[in-house]
Amino acid sequence: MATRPAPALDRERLTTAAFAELAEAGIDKLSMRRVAARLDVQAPALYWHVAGKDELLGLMAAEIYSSAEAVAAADWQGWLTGFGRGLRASLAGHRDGARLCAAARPKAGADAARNAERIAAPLVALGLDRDTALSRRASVTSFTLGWAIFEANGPMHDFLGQMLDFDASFEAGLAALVQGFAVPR
Amino acid sequence: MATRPAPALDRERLTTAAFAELAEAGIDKLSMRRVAARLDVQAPALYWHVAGKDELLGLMAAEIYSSAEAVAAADWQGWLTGFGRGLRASLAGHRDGARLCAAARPKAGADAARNAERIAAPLVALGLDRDTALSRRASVTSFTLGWAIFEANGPMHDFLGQMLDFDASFEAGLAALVQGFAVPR
DNA sequence: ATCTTGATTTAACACCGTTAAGGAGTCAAG
DNA sequence: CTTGACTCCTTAACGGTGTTAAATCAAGAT
Repeated sequence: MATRPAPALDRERLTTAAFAELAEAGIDKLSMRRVAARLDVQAPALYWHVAGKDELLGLMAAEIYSSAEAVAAADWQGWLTGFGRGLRASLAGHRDGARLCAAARPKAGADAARNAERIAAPLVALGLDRDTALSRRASVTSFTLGWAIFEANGPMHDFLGQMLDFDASFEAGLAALVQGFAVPR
Repeated sequence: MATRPAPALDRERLTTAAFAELAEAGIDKLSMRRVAARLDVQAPALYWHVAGKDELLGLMAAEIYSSAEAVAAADWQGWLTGFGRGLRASLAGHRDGARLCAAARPKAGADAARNAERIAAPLVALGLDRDTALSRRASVTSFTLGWAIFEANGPMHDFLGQMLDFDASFEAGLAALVQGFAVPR
């Protein structure tokens, strides 16, 4: 009658524990052993559920990215602006989020074409053709990720922070980028 | 009679060896021990010249950034465009250059204000006020660094590369950003 | 009862960054 | 000539890392 007991671990529990450890200790201290300890398990057990640390970091990065996916907007300019703001918030919402996303390589889904379609979809629905959608979304992603890295850089932040309003400058850059796409060439 | 023998090591030789090792082995394999071995020296010797691995990475990142500093341009739009292109080339010119710059924290000079002045100078000379210069340069730096990370991301590259021209899209994004700054609000 | 499979443990390997202690050489002062 | 200080490097070691191999243990299937 007793069905096979639910395994103690799965991918989701791994990433949850990894995020918890990240929040507490930061990315430099984030190790397989510490994640395992948090789950009351020995480190090699993790390798049953995940190929290696790279894959775990990839899953985490994917979660950060995907939590910025849902944007409500009336035109593609609004969508890109909302997406940029959401992504920045998502990156800032996890300790070392930007550094994590810079280091990680989220695994590409099996079907490249379908993935690209999904990524372009919200902008295509607002009137852009697929290649333009991909290109502009890549630009906003890059700008935002770069900004988050820039902003999270301790020394840089200290020595620019006195004379630069990061929030205002991000908004200015994002607005310039999005509006710049509409400028006739 | 023999004068004090020139020390075998100095900071510059360290970074040179580190860049060589980076080019050969990639950032994941770049270790103090391997850099030391390349210099025919034991690892702890490096710590006489450098506070730790972080500082070494910081020196490397500073070198990458600074090699994009010299830009000739007639107006601030031209300067920002040239700077973006140069920075992208510099990042692409070193294996894992983008990941390195994302992970490293270049040491801020002692005097923050003077540093900011130096960074803003070329744009101030072309007519921007200092705060605007800092803000726009930060935007271009962020966009370019983010793009380089994006582009260097293996899986992402593979699955977007078929339908996205990275060179053209970078140029489009950079142009949009720079032109967007000139759009009246 | 035996076998198979899933999920974990123990033990170990080959590294890593970093520190402590010390030694060899060169210089200046006594 | 000796002494001491200073520079620069070595050897040894500590505590940690990601990862693999092999053994183990529980549960369902035959």
